[in-house]
Amino acid sequence: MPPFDLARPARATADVSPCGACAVRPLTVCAALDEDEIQRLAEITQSQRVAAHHTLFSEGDTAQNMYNVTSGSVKLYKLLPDGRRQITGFLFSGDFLGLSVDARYAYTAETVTATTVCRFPRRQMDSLLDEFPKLQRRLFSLASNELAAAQDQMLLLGRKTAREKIASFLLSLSERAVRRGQKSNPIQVPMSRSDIADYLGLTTETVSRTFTQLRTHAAIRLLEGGRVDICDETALMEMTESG
Amino acid sequence: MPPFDLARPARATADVSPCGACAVRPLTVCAALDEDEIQRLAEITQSQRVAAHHTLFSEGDTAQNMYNVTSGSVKLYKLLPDGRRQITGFLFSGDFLGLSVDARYAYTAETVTATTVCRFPRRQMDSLLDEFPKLQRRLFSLASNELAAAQDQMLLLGRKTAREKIASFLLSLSERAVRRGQKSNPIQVPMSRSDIADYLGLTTETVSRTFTQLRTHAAIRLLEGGRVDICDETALMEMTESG
DNA sequence: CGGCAGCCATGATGTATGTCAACGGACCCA
DNA sequence: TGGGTCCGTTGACATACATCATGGCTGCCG
Repeated sequence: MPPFDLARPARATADVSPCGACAVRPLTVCAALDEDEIQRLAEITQSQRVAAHHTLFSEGDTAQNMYNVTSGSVKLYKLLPDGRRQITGFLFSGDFLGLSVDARYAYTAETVTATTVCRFPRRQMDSLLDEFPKLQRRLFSLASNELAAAQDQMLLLGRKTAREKIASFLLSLSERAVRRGQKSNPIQVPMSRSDIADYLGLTTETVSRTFTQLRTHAAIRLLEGGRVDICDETALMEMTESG
Repeated sequence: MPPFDLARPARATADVSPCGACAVRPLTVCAALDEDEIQRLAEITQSQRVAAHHTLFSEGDTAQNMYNVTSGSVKLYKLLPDGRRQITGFLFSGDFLGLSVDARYAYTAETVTATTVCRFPRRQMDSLLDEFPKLQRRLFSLASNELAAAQDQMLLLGRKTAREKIASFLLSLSERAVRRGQKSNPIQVPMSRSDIADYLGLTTETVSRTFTQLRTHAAIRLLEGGRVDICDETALMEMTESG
């Protein structure tokens, strides 16, 4: 897999910092900061464009950067020695990644589609955290939210059936699209069946079969371009909650 | 389930605050603070004794307190409407709980054995966080660690076999005992088969069978008092990593 | 003391999901 | 144009684990 390209500086912004024009700012870690502080953050920020299916960093790498996704999508995963894979999360614009323990990443981050990220060097980020308690607080709050999401995912992985898993997955994609200000109904599902399987603890075949099953029951429609139309949200929600 | 008892104030400590004599301090959130700050924290802290199988708080409750376990053991879990349960973690002395999102607990916390906790009222804790950035930072670091543990658990739930799950579970209990300064070898396993099952995404029967299987293969011995002797740690570690 | 309840273990059987295999379509590129 | 690869789908079959059922053990309590 070839190394990703560094972005050239943004061209057509009238703002002193590219952050001024950032569409996803209210969603991200940056929402915590006022203009002066944003400026300081912008100084250590580098925007970066990454093609689909490229690795941002790997499990075990020394954690030199934190990232904010500004467009596109990213998956995070862990591997077992024999190659079995668990995807621990999908990230979209506005999402933050790069928290680490013992200065090493605990997972691999790989783009699903073409993606742009803001990159924050860890060392400089750390001093900003000392300087701006608001930023520290914001990061803490993001981590708490991620933790809650991880607990939901444990419930899903440990106790839900394949149908419930797929239904939960689709509804969660829909919810997150809304939070990003997109419409909820035909949702973009940019990841492959295999990625979905590794996220939900299933196989591609089971994912595929469950999709057709939902389609047969008229709960969803599979559109072109990897989009999914949720025809019967109520039915999906009922599937989420029990047998 | 009867309400738990409030503890009476600690009796036999010469220190101004009970925290001065706290055996688990270096393990906990308190390790971040110097003596003056500890004193401030001690002022808002209440020690509490809770019998086995009592609920500290329930999923959905407004999050009024944070806790530190000083002895005993606690389980955290989430429920599906039909009663299926996923235990998201076991806590032992030194562990912290009570992070929340939207001011509500995302899980239920219930004692496994008789337990003592330090209780911090959330409101007062929040102002201490503002006052002591070190504390804030410490809490952030704890949350990051928990997040990493949650990701490990997702890998376990989504991709490991029953044997690998049990092996990972036992080794992780052993590691944590060491971190608490206890010996690693005969480990205390205070939770029931049913709790273990709900933690690993299995049934009690499968947990039971897998234990006897490991016993038959001379990897472990089941001792009385809920203790488990790890006879062949290497074998367990190999089971953890692959088939 | 006797009976009840909870926990653990284990056997018999069922099933949701995994595995293996084949096929069609999209895309790429020589 | 043709062959290769990747992806998604579907079918036939296998299996790890769940489900159902039983019995032993312990502790509790009337």
